[in-house]
Amino acid sequence: MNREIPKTYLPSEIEEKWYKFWLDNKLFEAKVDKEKKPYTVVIPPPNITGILTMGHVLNNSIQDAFVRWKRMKGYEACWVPGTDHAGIATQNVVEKSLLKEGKDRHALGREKFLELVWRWREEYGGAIIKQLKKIGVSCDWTRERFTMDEGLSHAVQEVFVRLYEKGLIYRGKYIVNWCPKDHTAISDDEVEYQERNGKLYFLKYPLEDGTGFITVATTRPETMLGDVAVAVNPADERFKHLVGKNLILPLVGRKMKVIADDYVDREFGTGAVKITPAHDPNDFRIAERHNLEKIIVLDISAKINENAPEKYRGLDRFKARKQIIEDLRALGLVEKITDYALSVGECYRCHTVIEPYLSDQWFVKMKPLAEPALKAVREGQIHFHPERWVKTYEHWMENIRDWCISRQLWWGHRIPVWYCNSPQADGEYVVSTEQPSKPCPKCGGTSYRQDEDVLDTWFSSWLWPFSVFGWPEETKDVKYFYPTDTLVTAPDIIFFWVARMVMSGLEFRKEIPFRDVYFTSIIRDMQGRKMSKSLGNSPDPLDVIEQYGADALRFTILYLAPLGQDVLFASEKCEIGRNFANKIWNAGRFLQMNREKIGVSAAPDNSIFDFADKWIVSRLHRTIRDLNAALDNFRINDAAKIIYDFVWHDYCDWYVEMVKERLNQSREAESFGESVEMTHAIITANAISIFEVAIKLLHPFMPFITEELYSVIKSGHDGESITVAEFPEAEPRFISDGIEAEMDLVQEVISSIRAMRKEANVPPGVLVNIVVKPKDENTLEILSANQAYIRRLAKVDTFSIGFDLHKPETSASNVVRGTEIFVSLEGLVNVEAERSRLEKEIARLKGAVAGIESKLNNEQFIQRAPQQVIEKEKTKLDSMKLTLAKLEGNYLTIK
RNA sequence: GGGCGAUUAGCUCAGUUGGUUUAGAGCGCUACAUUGACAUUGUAGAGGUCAGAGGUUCGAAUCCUCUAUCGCCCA
Repeated sequence: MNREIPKTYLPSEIEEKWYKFWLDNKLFEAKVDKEKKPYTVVIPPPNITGILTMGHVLNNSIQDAFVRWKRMKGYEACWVPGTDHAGIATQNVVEKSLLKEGKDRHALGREKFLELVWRWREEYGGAIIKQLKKIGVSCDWTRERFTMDEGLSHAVQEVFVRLYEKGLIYRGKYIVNWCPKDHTAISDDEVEYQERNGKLYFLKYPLEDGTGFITVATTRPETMLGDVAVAVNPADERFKHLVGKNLILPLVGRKMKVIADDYVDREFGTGAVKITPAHDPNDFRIAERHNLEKIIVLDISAKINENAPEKYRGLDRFKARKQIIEDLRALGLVEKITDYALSVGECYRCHTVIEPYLSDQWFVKMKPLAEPALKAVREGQIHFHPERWVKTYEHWMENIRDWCISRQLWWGHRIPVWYCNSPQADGEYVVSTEQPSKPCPKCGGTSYRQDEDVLDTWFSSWLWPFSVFGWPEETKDVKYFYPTDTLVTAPDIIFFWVARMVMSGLEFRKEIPFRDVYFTSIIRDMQGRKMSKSLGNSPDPLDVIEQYGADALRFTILYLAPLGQDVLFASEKCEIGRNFANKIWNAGRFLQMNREKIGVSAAPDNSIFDFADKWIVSRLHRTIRDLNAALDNFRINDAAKIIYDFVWHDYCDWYVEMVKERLNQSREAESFGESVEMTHAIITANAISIFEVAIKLLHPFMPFITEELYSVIKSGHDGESITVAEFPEAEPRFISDGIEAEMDLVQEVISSIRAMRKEANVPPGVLVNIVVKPKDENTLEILSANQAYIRRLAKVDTFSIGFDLHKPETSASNVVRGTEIFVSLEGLVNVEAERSRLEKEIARLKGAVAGIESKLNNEQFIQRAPQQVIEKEKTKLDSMKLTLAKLEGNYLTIK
């Protein structure tokens, strides 16, 4: 154990070694163990097309902190990793690479194309998994799942059939959000709305009888080719006489009626609305009510189709818009065009403007699923952190709409619906997880073809918390590990994923999928912009790890990310974590160097605890208590701050400095009747034992450096990994307010002397003489007992303390908690500086005294404030007055 | 249009149910220090009328109302 420890922490040498060690020793593998309580987390499966982002780093650092913490606490911690097949995204990626070779998927055929996608997945789909390992996540990699795995596919088929049989899945012609680029329907939630500057076009439709026109207003004039009516509000006096009359649709020549419907808003536009049932959801509903024809005038790429006049066929929707306005203008049918701000729906994947489009799709009835899911959150079976997301969840659940689950893609779970091929069957279909073996119920035919479409990717993700454990089989795993405990996810998928998992868990397992949901921050750049590829403002986590180390990145991001608040990040911020890692490293280095120097080995022994030991133990147990409480309450950045402050400010700044003093003298040895070496060895062993506890506390945040230090520093280390070391529990009997208050006094005295030295420009190397007039017996005792520490840490030569001592002739003075401290400055004092310092302090105190006096003179305050508060104020006033008097006295004697 | 959140030091943020002398931390800034754990450091310091206005209260950064600015979600 006498290897050289480098002066600076070098993460790259250590991280790879320990990750391999953990995996080799199967430390993250979870098994059903009835003796232990399970703690289960399922990873939000990243897309196989994705690469690691700062968002993933945050999300997974949080999960890892929880999982490691619980594992050390003795739970059977099970963290299931995996990836998502990401239908549209993956298909797009593969199609793009095909396009480079001048091919397209249609030429290739479905089967060949899917082979290609699987091959792509084998080759590139695991990239993000490899990257995740770099940050040290403690997932059980033997359980890694993919949403297209056989078992998970089986779960998806099973769920479709069950819901269908329950009457919760139906097929119908409806208006869906159509992406003209991806050639598929997407769900309502996959549409993103953008404010845009558009135009409102006022078009004149002539009446058949030639008596005039009705003017309609629209933002999408090209859809007029599919108009079948004009609607007005039945109560609108302006149009009453026109209802029931015929219009001639310009450019098309179609005869259509003026109808009356309550839906029409009299205030909007002209009060008359053109009705295009196949290309607008509201018009669709009106058409249903009035039995109107639904004419589709766009093809799947949003080009004008054969149902429109020949002139426009094949034109893209935006070109058609231009052409139609031009033609209408020529006919004198454009009344006016005004500027208009509208919100335009875009595809969340490719940002193409969505076209409302009439087509055959499969839907899930959501109302029956939503009700129990709403209840589970409302009644507190599931807790959200931060809680305010409950409102968003409730609002969505209460206004839930049916879920369009079919996608016109090839990559995904094929819809388990089989159509009879016989023409007599009239579209008859069978829903079944396997190719039907029975004859068609309608015509007796036995030849079937499967629905061409696949299911929305989220239709597999919503089963993730139980499908990863083998459901629909009633496996031991699903019984033991489900429900999971904590879900950590970004809030932007609360509807896509979180809400739907709650519904599926309750529907298929009759049990909530998780007890707590932790919604992470969104990582932004220093200007508060979202990280995005196009802005180039997203640091590559792997570069950051290389530069600062994985522990530094993890710690920094956890330290900076408060619950429910966005976090502004730049890679330089990782200096926080890097510097902290270096600090810990050097504390460990200090301990190890001393142990080697002393050369005698000793076990920790609390019988020779001195004041410093008792104090640090009290601080340690307070830290343990607060840290556990913070983690219990999902306040992970508080937890990071708590351990940071303990290690840096209590342990390193004060305790280590006090230990240095003890190792520098032999006083303790005499009083304990031990040899100096043995005493020093025990002091060091005690310091090490505190340090050991501290790095255990730190392990969930910084796994690599803590494992390394544990292996170096632990007394009698037997090769045990810190990942399964027992997590410290606070023992209240060690927490002593009294000891900590005494230490506060010592620290304040030391700081006060340092400040006075600095004020008087005493060079750091020069020792000063100190005279102390203590406030009372107790203070006298504490300061006398600890004068060795005061002398060392404040660079003091002679330290005199007593009630009847006097202020030295030339000196700086200060009052700390009623105790007067004089720094003798013979030949050193800067009179002016000392005078102005005291003046400032006196003025400050006078203000404070006046404030409290006016409070205490206020009759209302005396009458209404609690007695405790009044007493406190009185005590405060007395001690301030005392201090003030002493300062004023000293001020007068400045020379 | 509806909902949610934010606004505290130059910057990034704490401030846990209203009472810790006149609001804290980190970074940055200023001054000093470099042979014994650590300059990725130490010590000391400067810096804020808590977005604005009104209200509740003996007492408000904290609770209520309104206003302004910014961000997110939903229609």
